[in-house]
Amino acid sequence: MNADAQPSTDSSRAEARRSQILAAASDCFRAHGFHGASISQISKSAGMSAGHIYHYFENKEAIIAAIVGDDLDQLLTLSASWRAAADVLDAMLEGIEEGVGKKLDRNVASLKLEILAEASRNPEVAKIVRSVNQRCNSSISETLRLARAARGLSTDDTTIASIVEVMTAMFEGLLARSVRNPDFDAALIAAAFRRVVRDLVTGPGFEHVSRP
Amino acid sequence: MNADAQPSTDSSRAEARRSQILAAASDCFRAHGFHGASISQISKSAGMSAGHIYHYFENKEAIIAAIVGDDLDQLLTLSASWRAAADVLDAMLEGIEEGVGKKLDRNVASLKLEILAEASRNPEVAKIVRSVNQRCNSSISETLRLARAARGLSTDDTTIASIVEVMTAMFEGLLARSVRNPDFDAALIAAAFRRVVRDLVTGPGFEHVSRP
DNA sequence: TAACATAGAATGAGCGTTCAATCTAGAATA
DNA sequence: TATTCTAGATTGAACGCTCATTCTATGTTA
Repeated sequence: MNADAQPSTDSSRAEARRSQILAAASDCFRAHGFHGASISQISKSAGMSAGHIYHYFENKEAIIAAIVGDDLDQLLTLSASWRAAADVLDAMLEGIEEGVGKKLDRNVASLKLEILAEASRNPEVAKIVRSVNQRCNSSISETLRLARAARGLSTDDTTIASIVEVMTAMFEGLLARSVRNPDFDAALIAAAFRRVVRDLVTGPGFEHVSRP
Repeated sequence: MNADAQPSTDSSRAEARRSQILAAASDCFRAHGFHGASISQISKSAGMSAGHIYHYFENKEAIIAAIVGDDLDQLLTLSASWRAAADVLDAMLEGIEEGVGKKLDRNVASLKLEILAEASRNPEVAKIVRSVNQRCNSSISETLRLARAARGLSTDDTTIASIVEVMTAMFEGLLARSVRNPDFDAALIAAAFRRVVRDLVTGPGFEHVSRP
């Protein structure tokens, strides 16, 4: 089918098969969960024999790890793009609509929830999740620091970390909302989120935490 | 072991066995997930034979349904207690510390995440989750309406629903944070949450949603 | 005795994984 | 060009095990 002069790298064909398996596994995991989906199901969905999957992945756990890593990596590109914008806050506010829609998407949410549930009991998966989260958090922190510095607001670590934590909690909470209240208008949520994010980014810091 | 004069109702002994099974199942599901935990494990943890479990539950699915219902029911008591308070907003703000701590508790979070993941693919579980969510949402809505009415603020449905959705998203997002960033200081999160909740409850409404 | 509680073995299906056997297609050789 | 060689791709059966569930037999109690 492909008449390349050179058969390209060793991995060309193998890479295709590998991502073919990952795509099929992703579908199956979404539909039945990591433990509910079987290698046999995945192999059928990928159009190959069950045994052949073991030429590309050591075991089922390795497939899970690959999918978890791939899924979380997507987050990293997002905040990096904000930082490149002329006005950081504007870029963030404009990204909210898309961010809300994505987290509320049933297919997206279902796999992300499965990853979180698995991470809460599988140390290997937890390690991946936390490592990606760290890189993601420092990227968002840097973005936020820029936005506040441009407005002459405090940028101490406690303030920045607190704001980041609240904002990420808000967005990740939408995963739960997509299950609990799937018909709620995404535009309404986005509007409310915009106000909260704006207030957080342009509001006072959290240097002096005191019990009320 | 128990020398009651009357064996009490038919369910007395049976009820004890039932909750014995549910407690054991809850532990196992927390540790291995709904599909990762086996009836054999649950029976060992409950101190009875595997077959005997089927005298109290039709099948594994029924155990899952019972646990999901029990877990979610706890939410309902919370907002009802707020409403009884002298000042609703103060009661809510005071409840934040506890609410944050609870959602960040690894054991609690792990089961709740499992429930959400299961609900996103199991229609029976989804039905339970949504029904409890509806009752919970209207309870919080009523509480919020009181708080805003007492301050002469708008209480239209769109405003109330938007605020409720954002607040619940924040709190449920903590489930994800407990996995991603488990060591973050809960007091800092609570402080930030207090400000956001106060601003939302006492701020302008969302009657006129418009794109920026 | 009658009714329920309980244990434990039995069942058949499905699991993740392994492995020997085949297929395929290009390189090497003649 | 025709033939052989070879190494990777691929299959499908088989393995040992565990699963959820059912069945039968025995205790226990009232």
